[in-house]
Amino acid sequence: MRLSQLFAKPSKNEGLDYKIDSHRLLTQAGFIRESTAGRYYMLPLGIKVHQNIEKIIRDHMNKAGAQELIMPVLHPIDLWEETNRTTTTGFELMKVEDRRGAEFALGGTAEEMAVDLVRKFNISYRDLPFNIYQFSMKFRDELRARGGLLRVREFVMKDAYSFSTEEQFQDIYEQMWDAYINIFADMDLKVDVAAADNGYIGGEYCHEFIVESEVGESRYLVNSKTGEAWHEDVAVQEHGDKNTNEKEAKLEEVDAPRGKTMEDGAKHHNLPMWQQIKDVLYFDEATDRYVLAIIRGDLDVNEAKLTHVAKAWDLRAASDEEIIDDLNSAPGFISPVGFVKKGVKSGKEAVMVADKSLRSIRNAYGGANKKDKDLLNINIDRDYQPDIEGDIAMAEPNEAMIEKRGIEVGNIFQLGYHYSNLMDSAEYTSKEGKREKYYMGCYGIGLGRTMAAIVETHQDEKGIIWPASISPASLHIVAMRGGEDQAEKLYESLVSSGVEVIYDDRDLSAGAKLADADLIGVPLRAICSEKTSKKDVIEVTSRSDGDTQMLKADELLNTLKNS
RNA sequence: CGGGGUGUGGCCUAGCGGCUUAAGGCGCCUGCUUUGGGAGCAGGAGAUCGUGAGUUCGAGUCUCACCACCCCGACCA
Repeated sequence: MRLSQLFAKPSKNEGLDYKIDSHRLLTQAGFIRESTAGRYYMLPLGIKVHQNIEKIIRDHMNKAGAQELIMPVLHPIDLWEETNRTTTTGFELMKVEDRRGAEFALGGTAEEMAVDLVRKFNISYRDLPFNIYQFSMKFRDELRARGGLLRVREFVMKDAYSFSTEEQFQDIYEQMWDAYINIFADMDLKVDVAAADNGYIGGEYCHEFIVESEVGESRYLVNSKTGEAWHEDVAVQEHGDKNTNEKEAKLEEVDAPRGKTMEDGAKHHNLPMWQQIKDVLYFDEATDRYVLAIIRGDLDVNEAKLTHVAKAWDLRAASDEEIIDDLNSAPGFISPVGFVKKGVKSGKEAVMVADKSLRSIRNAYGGANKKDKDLLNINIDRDYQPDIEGDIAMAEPNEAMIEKRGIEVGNIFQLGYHYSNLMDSAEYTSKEGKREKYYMGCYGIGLGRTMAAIVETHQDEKGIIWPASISPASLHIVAMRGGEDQAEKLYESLVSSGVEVIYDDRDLSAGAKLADADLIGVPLRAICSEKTSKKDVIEVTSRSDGDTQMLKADELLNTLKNS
């Protein structure tokens, strides 16, 4: 590829105000260009990288016995209605209509399509297990696109769906786990594998493959000894006993002219934060009821955990009006003691969910459902009885657990019978001739996000440093004054040998060409100058460590072919 | 969806009611010159100032609405 002819050349003054390195570097170097928020053009240099990522994934998927196919991008809306996902998806489903008025969802993930395809065939136990996958554009009407390729509204995903018996499933899950480890290793990405929450996808367990990065959106905890990791939404922790040896004292209401925060409460009573009860009030739009979450004052509520424990779907914070008018309470002074069972105006149900940490304290204090009134010596069971008790606490780092942030580049889900239960005829014929539901899993990798994660972890102040396996080229040739003929010859011979080469044949200053080479980030750079031309050698420099050696043309070819 | 911010040639910025022809830098084009870290000189093309209303004798500049984008929160590959 001659840079003089390349469409979408590097330009250092594009994207200067982008906050995320990968967003800025990929834009400056001419790999991507934004269309509108969250939608990107993948430019000629970018698509090379994208294709290399795709190839690595495909190789490992095929090696693991998965079979590639491609599904329609428009999904008949009835399929999504069959599984109730028109309303419960975490991402906003995008819909389109054809001229006959038939409704389609723009595919954001394809579990229903995979099941619908499989049930069109007459499957028996002899066909199981199998795993089908595709690379295709996914559409998600994200509330907020962010950070270049990190969070977009359209992206290519490798999505795989496995069909098996329950007994066969564990092997497939492990096989995909291993394949993912190899895929990311081939891209020189270090990943943590964290147990995570299945969310709207369904099923009972899943694992996220996360590249540690400050700009990532996943918060997770890693056991420093075993390396085992948990996404914050599923991390379970013991929060220790505080004062359960104390005797239960008499419940007492006191005047408490204070602010509305937890800090105000602790300061006013001069008592430790952990002895306070934290009350967070939600409303679940899906089940149309209030959910009062209560927890020990030094801990925070994790909404994903609360969603599970309360069997809710769509939690939002309750408004001050709802707290005052419907629940007879006061913002900042909500209390489980005497908390209403239903809204006094709306009649809507109100459930109380208590974190297990409340069992670790005695004689707690907190609001009294009245402005500027607090209760002292609140005790669970005696003074309030939660409807549900469980783990709804946000995990915190401690001696054993390190907190990390990262970019979720892939995940593997156990789906179990979730879809085969919801969808008709999601069955195979067993050895005994009976119709049985199949057991499923699904496995996704976002290619653009992976590309961004690589740039986040492979760069310096001058630009990108691509791992050789996914670099847009093996070599970047820079022709200096007096080296043009040598560069031409080298370029032609490498191209005819099938080597991917970027050749900077532009009429620019040496500095400009070198700076662009650093920005683009090809792992090896060759310089042809008057000096090298005379000696009939080529100056080859490593982008990562700057090591330089003088090589004959055929030595260089060998180096490239062996790398 | 809530909060904050920004919209002026491809990019960055100036202009903030009347200096009239919207200015400058980067980039782009032409010519000369130059080639080991983003060169120089000369010339040139390119904007009805996000959109639409309104105020005014007069709007890039003031008001309102809308739109787009960026940043912060709740979701995910």
